[in-house]
Amino acid sequence: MYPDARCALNFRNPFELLIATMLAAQATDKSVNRVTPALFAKAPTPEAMLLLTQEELEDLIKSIGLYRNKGRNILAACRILVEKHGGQVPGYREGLEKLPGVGRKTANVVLAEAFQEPAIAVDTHVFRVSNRLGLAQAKDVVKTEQDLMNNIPRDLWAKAHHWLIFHGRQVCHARKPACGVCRLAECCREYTGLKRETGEETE
DNA sequence: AACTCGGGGCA
DNA sequence: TGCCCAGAGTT
Repeated sequence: MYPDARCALNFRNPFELLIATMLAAQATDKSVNRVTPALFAKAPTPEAMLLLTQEELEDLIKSIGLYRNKGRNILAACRILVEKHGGQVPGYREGLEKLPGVGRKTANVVLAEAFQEPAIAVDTHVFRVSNRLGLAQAKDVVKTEQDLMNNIPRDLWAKAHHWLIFHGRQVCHARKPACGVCRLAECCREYTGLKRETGEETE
């Protein structure tokens, strides 16, 4: 297990988790954590967020990239939270996925971490690594979610999820996986397959 | 399935 | 420089 195998985003409640996860799309957790303290100080609730103009919001988050989409989506999402959910973050999939800027992955993060619902969020790392290892069967993310939930004991979901992400980032890279230092190489479907093809030469 | 949004981190 | 970042929405 990697030393900091826990959620790398900083948050204190479901609302902060939702916003931080929305901001994290195609951005590093580090850059998100850099902007959230100031953001949540000004806008700790959906109601407070709506007091910001889109320009003010964009200014607070622009260092993470994709800030125009994210700013617009966050304000629209907060409007829905206030008007349809009493200012609370809904704890069910349909409510979450109807929020603009919230897709399958972000909804799963909130469901699992804020509401202890059975969900594993499959991002690019989890998808790639679990399919390479053979924990899932490379169809689509929903299939991968189900494979993971079937192949991993529930009390290990969170740890396994974080492990898959960190492993993907640090070892099992998309282009050049560091199979030489991977402790799972010998039982990795991709690695052993490659080894067969190249005639036992892989390092 | 492919494309767009997009500035910053890091080698 | 070039590649990548705990994706989502549209065409």
